Amino acid sequence: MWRTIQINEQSAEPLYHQIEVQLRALIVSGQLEEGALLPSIREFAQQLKCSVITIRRVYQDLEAQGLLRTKQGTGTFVAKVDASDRDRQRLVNVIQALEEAVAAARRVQCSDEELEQLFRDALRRHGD
Amino acid sequence: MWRTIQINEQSAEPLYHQIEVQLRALIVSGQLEEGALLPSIREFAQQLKCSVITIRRVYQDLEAQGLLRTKQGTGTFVAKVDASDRDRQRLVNVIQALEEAVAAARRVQCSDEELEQLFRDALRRHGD
Amino acid sequence: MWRTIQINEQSAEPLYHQIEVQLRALIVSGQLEEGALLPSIREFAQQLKCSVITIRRVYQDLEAQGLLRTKQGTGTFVAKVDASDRDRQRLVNVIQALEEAVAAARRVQCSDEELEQLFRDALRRHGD
Amino acid sequence: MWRTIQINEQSAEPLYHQIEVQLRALIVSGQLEEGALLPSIREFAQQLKCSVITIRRVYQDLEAQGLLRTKQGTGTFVAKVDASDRDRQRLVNVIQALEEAVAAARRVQCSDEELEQLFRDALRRHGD
DNA sequence: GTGGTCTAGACCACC
DNA sequence: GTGGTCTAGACCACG
Repeated sequence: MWRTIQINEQSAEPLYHQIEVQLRALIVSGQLEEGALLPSIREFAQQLKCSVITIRRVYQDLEAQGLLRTKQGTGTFVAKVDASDRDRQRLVNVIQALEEAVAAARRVQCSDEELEQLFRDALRRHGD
Repeated sequence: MWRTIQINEQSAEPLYHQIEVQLRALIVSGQLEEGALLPSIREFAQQLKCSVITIRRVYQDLEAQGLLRTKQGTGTFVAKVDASDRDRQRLVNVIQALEEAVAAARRVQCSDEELEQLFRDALRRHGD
Repeated sequence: MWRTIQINEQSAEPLYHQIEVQLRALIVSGQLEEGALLPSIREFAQQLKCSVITIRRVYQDLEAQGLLRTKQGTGTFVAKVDASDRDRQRLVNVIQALEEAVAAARRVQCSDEELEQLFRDALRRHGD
Repeated sequence: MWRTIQINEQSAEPLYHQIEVQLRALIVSGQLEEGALLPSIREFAQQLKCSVITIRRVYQDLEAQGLLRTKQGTGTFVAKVDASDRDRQRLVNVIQALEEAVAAARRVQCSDEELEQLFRDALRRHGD
């Protein structure tokens, strides 16, 4: 499942953040189940062609957020996540992006009708 | 018009970027008309309580993007912008944010119906 | 004769410099003869739609270079210029621009043949 | 390759501009290939004996022009440049200088024959 | 190690 | 008065 994670070299978004966002999405959406074993830092870094430091930071951040658990000498696993926590986190990024879109629209005096049209366009482009 | 620009000290977003985004929006949406004189960098800096360097960078960036023109000893003005260019730039940030929202939704297997509901929620929160 | 002088608002070149270059050219090429009366600062500024300060600087600079003479309460005149001085100054700007062109060509490894072609193109564009 | 860049302390031309022009020439003429790693801003500043800020501005400007790409924590690289863009940019400075030369010649009523002679003189001085 | 942001302050050039 | 350049230095973020 985690093999679906991809890096966009062109983006200005930091590597660690790109990976973190995608990995968190896999966990809070249930695509990676509780207890699932994640690849080793070295293996993951090799697959994504990035530094092990970057992956280490991702694991550390997600562990600090209670989404991962690392067992010394064994590996990194998906932690048991409280269901309500999971649901809350699942949509937070979506909502945040929508808020930003509405704010940007307001700034350029884009009408609600125009904004709704752009929303449908975006939906269509990403294949229903 | 430019007096509406505000800084969010709490945000992690760089000062210069916050200002740039808002000023660009005022220009490409036509709220600041071609030829309009902007405040001097010193005055603007004082108003926003930031360094003159920060404002200078904003003006410089927007000039590089063809939205402003500065004349030494005279001041900084809104440049003549090609109408099609302006229209294209007006909605680019909105579209980008919507794309990100849809992408985030797909990552957490959020259905289109659920996403649409979140969109309406965001619209409502920002006052129709 | 001096009515041919024009300002390019778009150029980044300082106003005073644009005017100075053109006025100097008129003098050293003999198009403005020795003793010719130049317009008053105020009149010149009005014609060129620029500040009187700008014109004053032009007159001052050219007077310092010995090309103009100001008589209190009378006006500004083209000074008597040594013939050899005049000839020397006549082509200095041309030579300088050609030097820069060759230097720029060298920097981008432009062959002499290619450069010569560009030279002919430039000549043709400015009407033989 | 970038070691060839030099600063002329005497020139009135801004430091950052001198460096920018030379670095751009190296890129658009292909002497610095796509993907090539440039020196760190600190190293470059030390070499040229100028402030890191000055180098940073150069890199920033060239990135805004699409010629460089910087990745935080990694370094600054020559960007992938569209071939037609590159060709267009390669000669733009040469053409501009030639235009200025012809314009200056016209201003002082310099004949085409005389101008051509000056062109050949300039070529000869810069070593065929 | 790398680049990114922001600061204060000086000095110059232009109008 | 305006903007333009350059400085030194601090602190943060990324790999």
